[in-house]
Amino acid sequence: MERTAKHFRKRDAILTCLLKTNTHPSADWVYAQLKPEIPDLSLGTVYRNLNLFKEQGQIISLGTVKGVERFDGNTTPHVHYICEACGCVLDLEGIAVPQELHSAVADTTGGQVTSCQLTFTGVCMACKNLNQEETA
Amino acid sequence: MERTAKHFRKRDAILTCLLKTNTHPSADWVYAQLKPEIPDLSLGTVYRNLNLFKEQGQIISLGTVKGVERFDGNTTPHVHYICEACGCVLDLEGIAVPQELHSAVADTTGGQVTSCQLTFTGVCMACKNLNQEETA
DNA sequence: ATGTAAATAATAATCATTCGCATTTAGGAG
DNA sequence: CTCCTAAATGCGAATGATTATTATTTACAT
Repeated sequence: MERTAKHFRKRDAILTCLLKTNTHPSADWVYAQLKPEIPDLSLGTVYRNLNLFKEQGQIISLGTVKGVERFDGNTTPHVHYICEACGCVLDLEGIAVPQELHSAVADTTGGQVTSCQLTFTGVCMACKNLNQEETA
Repeated sequence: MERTAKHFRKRDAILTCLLKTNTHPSADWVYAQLKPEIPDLSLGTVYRNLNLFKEQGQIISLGTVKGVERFDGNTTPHVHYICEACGCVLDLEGIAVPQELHSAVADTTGGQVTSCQLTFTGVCMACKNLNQEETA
């Protein structure tokens, strides 16, 4: 069976949506984005395909922020910054986890290492400013 | 009001449970551990106090593994290894995130940085061996 | 004794995610 | 073109972790 545009219209739309944005969406956000142009899209389909892409390594999961899972279409290793106030996620360019660590970890555990994730949490500039206004 | 042993019997038991173990428990695990010795303990109390301790910085959250939040009574900075097969969490001693990065991140984002977490995922030795047996 | 404020138990409610199943779709074979 | 199969999907129900609610209990101060 050949992969045609039509057969995978929704699946492709979901992946494209992830790849196009530089944000770190939830399933619900992807659904809300696509719903207007694909009115008969189901939220279950979004979940199903996001999990598929995740297994296939086409996207990664950042884990949950405030109870909802967040995805990232950028699979090249990079570091994240999560605001614990508003839940926004920023990419941190120019900061990386040394590749040597991977083999060091593999040695230590005796198992295999498939990925690593470095995440900083804090309060983003926008939320910090908001907070200052309130306190003033 | 003075903090007495009796008034905070359950709260203290929950914190002690976290501090005593070198595992990375879920709320449910803590509840199951304490239930035999404290039969009138409620799961809601475990959740409530774990969140309290988290806010107060007495414990940290590793985020969710397979849909359930995992906690850690060890608040000194250290690196984690999570098996994506069985969900077990190991501490990785001797590997650390350089402290300089914190200020670098603060500079980049303009906000403040309260914590950072480096997590490796993979398949632990036990699961790797299991898998080999099955394939054999 | 009595008032209080915090802590808790019990249970209901919430909400993200997954599951089950009937339907639709695409493409191949006859 | 019609029938067939397998994958993809929509819909809605089910699940399960977490949170909220509310009445009750507790420890302590007055």
